[in-house]
Amino acid sequence: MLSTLLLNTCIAAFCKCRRLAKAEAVIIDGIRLGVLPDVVTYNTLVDAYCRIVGLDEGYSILQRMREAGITPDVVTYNSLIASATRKRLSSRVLDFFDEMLQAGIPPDLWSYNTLMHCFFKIGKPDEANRIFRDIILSDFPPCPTTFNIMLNGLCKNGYINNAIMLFRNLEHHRFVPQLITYNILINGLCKARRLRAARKTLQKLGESGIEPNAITYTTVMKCCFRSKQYQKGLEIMSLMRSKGYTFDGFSYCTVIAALVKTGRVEEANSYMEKMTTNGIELDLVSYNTLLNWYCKEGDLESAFKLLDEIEKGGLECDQYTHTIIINGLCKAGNFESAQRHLETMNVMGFDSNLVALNCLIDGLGKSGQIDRAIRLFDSMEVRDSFTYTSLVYNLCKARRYKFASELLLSCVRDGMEIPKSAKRAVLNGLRGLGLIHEAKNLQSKIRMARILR
DNA sequence: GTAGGGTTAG
Repeated sequence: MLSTLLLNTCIAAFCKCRRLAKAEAVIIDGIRLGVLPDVVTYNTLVDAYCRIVGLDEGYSILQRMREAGITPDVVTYNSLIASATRKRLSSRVLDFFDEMLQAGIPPDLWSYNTLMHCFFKIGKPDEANRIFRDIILSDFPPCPTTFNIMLNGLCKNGYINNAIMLFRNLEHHRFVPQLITYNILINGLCKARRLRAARKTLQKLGESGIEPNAITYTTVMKCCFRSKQYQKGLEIMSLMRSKGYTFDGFSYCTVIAALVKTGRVEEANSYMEKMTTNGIELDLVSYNTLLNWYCKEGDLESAFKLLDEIEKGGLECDQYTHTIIINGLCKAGNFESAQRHLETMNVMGFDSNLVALNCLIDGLGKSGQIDRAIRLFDSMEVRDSFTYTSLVYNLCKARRYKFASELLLSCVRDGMEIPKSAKRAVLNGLRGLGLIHEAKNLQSKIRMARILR
């Protein structure tokens, strides 16, 4: 006899492997046999539609639910809130929260955890912190996930010292860190270039008796590549392969991107082959990695062919995809197409693209169009250290050291770091022109700016 | 039903 429990198990299984039509068919079969869907059935569907199709489609299940005489519960809304959070749609998150309260459904700890995650994700750590304090002071005892979200949010928003403190406090509160907790902190420390602390945390993980997983290894491997320890990074990849941890595209993309970046395209190619022959389904990030590899090779024809393939396959290109293409066009000296592509991005509703503008600045400078690069620089509302570095280097190349020196100083005064090599290029240039006093002056001004900030 | 790793620029 088919029961609702069995029906729900069956539907959950189909949803998990993204077969929504099958899941719907099971519901219809169930109704025919007299087994009616319940709130769990619909909640499973809401979550699946949100993940696989989209937030609006997930929300439309709510209507179907009501028509079937079933009242949504806190789980229904939590799924919607989580989906809006994943998409960074903060106003939708707040709307769902309101709607839930209006419907008389009290939020639970999961709702607050997700809300906290949402605030971190949209770069509002103070708001997230407020929710965290509310949870601590409320009747809900926080759960490990609450701390994990907090720890991750602190790391991602640049509060690494607070994250370290929270981790220590966890131990004081006898909250045993989970593997996910270690992974969050190790990743945060690696990204903040606190390598010694990362190593210590990794050691602690080993002492705890928990086995590191694929995520731990990918994190550490990426950190090796970032700190130019390529051999060590590749050794970790071999280790991962022998342990069977290369079952998805994450490790491959990390390795391939690192090799492409350093110009080792042949080796990148061999990993690309390994990835495809191992039957790993390519997702957008893998395609982006592949696309970047074509661009680096200067094979724009294949890149555009791949772009077509991605879109025909039903994947939606993202900011990375377009930026990689723009960078490829710049490297090929086709600035008009690059600029057109950037404008198309704006029309498509993407936010202004600082990375792409930086690619344009650098490309223009390198191709000798320094004045055009300066005009673009002047027109930019937001600039970062890449913007300054590119222009400073290219001004040096054009022997305009005085201008380069002014830019270098305003970069440091704005609190941004610039590579030592860029600073050296300016100082050597000034000295080369016999402007010894100016060079000394620049050095002391940079020192002063660093002290004052 | 919430949390962790991969893709772009100097």
